[in-house]
Amino acid sequence: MLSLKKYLTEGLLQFTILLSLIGVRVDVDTYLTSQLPPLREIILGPSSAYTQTQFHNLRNTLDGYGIHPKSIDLDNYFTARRLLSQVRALDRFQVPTTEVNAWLVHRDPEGSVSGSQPSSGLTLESSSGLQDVTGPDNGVRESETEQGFSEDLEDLGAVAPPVSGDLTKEDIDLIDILWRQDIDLGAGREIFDYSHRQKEQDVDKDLCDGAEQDDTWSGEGAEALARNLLVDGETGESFPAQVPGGEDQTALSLEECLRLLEATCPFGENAEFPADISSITEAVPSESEPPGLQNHLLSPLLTGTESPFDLEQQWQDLMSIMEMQAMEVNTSASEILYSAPPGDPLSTNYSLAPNTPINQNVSLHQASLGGCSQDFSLFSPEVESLPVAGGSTLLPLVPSNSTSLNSTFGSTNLAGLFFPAQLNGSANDTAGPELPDPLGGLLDEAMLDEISLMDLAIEEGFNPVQASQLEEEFDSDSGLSLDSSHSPSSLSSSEGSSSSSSSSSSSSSSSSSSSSASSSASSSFSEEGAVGYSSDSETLDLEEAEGAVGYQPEYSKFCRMSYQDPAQLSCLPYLEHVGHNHTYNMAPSALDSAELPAPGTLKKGSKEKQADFLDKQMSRDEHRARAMKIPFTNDKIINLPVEEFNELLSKYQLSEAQLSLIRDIRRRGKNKMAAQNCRKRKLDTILNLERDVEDLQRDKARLLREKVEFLRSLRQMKQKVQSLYQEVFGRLRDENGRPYSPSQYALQYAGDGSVLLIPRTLADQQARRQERKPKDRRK
DNA sequence: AAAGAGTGTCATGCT
DNA sequence: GTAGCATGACACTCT
Repeated sequence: MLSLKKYLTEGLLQFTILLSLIGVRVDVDTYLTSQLPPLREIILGPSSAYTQTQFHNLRNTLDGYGIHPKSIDLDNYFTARRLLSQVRALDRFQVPTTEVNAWLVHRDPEGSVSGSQPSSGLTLESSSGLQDVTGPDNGVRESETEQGFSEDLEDLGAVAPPVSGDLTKEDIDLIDILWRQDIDLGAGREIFDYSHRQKEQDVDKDLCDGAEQDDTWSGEGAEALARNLLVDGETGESFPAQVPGGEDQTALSLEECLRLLEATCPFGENAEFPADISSITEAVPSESEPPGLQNHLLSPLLTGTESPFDLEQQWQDLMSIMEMQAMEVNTSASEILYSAPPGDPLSTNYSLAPNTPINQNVSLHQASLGGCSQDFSLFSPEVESLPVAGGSTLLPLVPSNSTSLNSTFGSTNLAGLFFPAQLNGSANDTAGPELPDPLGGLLDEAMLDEISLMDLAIEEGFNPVQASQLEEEFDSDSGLSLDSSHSPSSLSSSEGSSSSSSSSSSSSSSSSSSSSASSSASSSFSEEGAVGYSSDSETLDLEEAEGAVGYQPEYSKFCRMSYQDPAQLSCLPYLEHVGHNHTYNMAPSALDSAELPAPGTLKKGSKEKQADFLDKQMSRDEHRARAMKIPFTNDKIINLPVEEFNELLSKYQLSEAQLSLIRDIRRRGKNKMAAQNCRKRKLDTILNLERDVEDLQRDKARLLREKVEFLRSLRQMKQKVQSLYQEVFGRLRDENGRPYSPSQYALQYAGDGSVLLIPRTLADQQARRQERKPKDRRK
């Protein structure tokens, strides 16, 4: 018994929270009405007040659930059940239907409800210029985007109209269900209209793309810099459009390069990369490049015949929308130029591994950690003090006024960060998770954990972007919020308040119905706070006239009493159907004597009819009291404090049978009120739990969205650094005016803001050395 | 007629 | 020990 209580009070809440955290929507209503006895009982407990399935029946009929509620193994039983359900929930990721509805509303920019989409419209306009992507990949991207949405919706359990094809009956049914739910939330039907939605999908796509692009290239300098790059229409190479001095110019001023970096650095002037930043990397393999590709300082993105930045925008769109999903947007050229292991999601962002499954088994955590590995060349004092080995040339590129350079990057190895593997030779050796991550230093452990969690979510089939989109809806003021104020539970905010209020009403009735004794009784009732169901003075007046009549309950939404006052019933016609007559246990003699009016009274007309009606409204205890000629009302018997009650009994000469009946009436009456309070309390608990689950789900979605946004900004930052590295490295010229080979040289940032051009072999050594450090630290 | 909701009552444990 | 409360279980009525 104690364990059951414990589960109902503490375990219930914990379990619902657990369910919520693992993505299972705890719809209490569903469980209440569902035919899933185990789960229902775990949540609600084997309360017959809420389930008609009796526990012993369950034990007898249901396999695997044979346990008695009072079994000492109940703890183990519930624990096992809870763990089992958690494990089972791991293979799926369920998103609450309500959230899906919100997402659907959001996707309808002209929907009646979604008028509150603050950013979408703006984004569409502001990013319209970025939408002018007319590459051949566009179609692919669009179609894949659509596919992604469809899959997303399927994953979410929502019903999104397929891009092509007819709606099945199930779809229509689901749409109807969703619609009905969203009607309550303020959504219009048109949102779920298939043709309507199909008509608007283009707009939706634009919205999404625009929203994503709005996030990218936020830095003006970066965009300006990016747009200065041109692409050779034949080779697909990208090169600066406005290199000062042209090709034959000697080495680009490093200061200028750094200025470029500064202008686009997202960290601002005061920010610095951590000194132990490893390297930027996953997109940049490091080994030696094949002879013929020396000048291909190309990002893997800059492939094909398109404008590289159009492509890049498409990439950002794709990445933002599809996130970790595999895409075939890139042409085969990119595959040739750069291939990354599919296990690295971040590199996947840059080098789309074609045919990669949507839910590829990626591990962001692994990628980030492993990224800080081999191709990691660190500078720092350690690097600077390194002797130039093997006659390799360490070219100090620090200008004389390097102190004026306020580099925002810490000591980091930019070498080989952004160069395609093929440029450096054996891509298989270096590309992949082992590539250093230039921003790895930004990934503190907490972030890595976040990413790891994200990865988990991805593995569960949950697209982070879905969470983002869903959450955007939660944050919007579209009236779709799961406002708990509409919940019936809000009617009774707490046990104490409801109890006290009902006590006061009860006391008022008592005081009005009788003398000074009742007034004192009322005060004591309030103090006790135990009386949850009040009676009306009018009712009691009638009762006084009739004799011993039971108290009248308040018309509680949750706990309706059986014996309503007819006057109240007339005032509250919707309660007319309520009014059970529980006289089943009444002794036949008592019933007869109480209910059969005296023959003479039948002639007295309407007044007698009313009395007859009241007779039928009386409880069996009232009938008994009347039969036993108890000289006071049941209300007094039940509600008077003990002292006054005893005092009242002492005033009358009552037989033993009468006294026994009076005590039974008092006991039963109090127990009846207690039962009503108990049921009300139980219902309140359930409703509050439901609200808590909703809140938790909302929080969870918000956190997911924040996580996605964080990852997105990180990705954008990496892209910027990548492009900047290419830009700087591509402009460097040796004494003969020839560009440096990315297979032989690499850029490194020192902690003092200087930039070094070092041989790649040296950079690789430093990278490996730096790679061991974090590992040792982790040990 | 069956099912479910609502209610009252009893037994029991706890305070 | 008594009174009262809480609650599971059960029975019953009503819809």
